[in-house]
Amino acid sequence: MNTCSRIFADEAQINNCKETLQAKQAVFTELTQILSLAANEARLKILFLLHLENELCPCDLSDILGMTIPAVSQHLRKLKDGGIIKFRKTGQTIFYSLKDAAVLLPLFNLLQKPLTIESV
Amino acid sequence: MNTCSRIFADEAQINNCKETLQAKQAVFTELTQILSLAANEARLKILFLLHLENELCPCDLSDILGMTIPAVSQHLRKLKDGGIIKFRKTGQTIFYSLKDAAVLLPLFNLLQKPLTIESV
DNA sequence: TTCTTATTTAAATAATTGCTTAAATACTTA
DNA sequence: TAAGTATTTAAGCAATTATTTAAATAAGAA
Repeated sequence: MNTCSRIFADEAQINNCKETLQAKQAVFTELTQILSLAANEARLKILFLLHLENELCPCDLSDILGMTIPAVSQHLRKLKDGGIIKFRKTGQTIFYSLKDAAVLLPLFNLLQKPLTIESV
Repeated sequence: MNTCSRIFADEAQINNCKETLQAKQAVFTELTQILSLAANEARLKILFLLHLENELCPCDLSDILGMTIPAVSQHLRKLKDGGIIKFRKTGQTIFYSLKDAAVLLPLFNLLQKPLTIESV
């Protein structure tokens, strides 16, 4: 695979890096999956709104976000499949809420500061 | 846009949410952009490696990650265009390093714990 | 100058994503 | 039961993404 044969290449450093990645492979996979969910503006807004409001239904979210109900519903499904939101059903209304937001809290903190992100 | 006309809809809550989103629109845009960069396993690994090793060249990264040099190079360009890494040139070798990692630090913290992500 | 090395750039392509519209569920009420 | 409401599901499509291969830069060494 590697075509690089620099004299200066630090074999020990490279092997060390490889081992570190290998040891953390599972975390990388999982973290990437969660970041992929958060790395969409609509979904990031949904997650932040659930954080602020505790629970919301697809209908409200559609209204707030200005997007169609099916579009919202499909984002919610992704978040649900990813295991970071849960729901409760009451009548025909379904209320969604955050399930495991630990990884997201630092992001919410950024969003809750009255500053722009550059100043963090 | 909205087709929902629930009797229970809390107009005040919905308007409040809309205003919050509007006020933070710029932060959402920027945060989504950074998250999109981190939400790729190869790029997340690159960022974490730069965090650990201070600086690395495309050649080393290709070796460590087990992917072709052009593939690495294009990930590096995205990160550079996104403003979160910088580089210095020495001879024909280009060393990349983190530029503004503030937003990423909580993610690195997760990766540096010896635990799995669930236990956080 | 020519050859090699490190890297980037570009074109092509396969895979994934997010939205739209339309249809299907499922619950509620008349 | 029939009609209406909240939501999901599914198919289609345009846009984006990540990779591959090949070619182009750019610097150093022969």
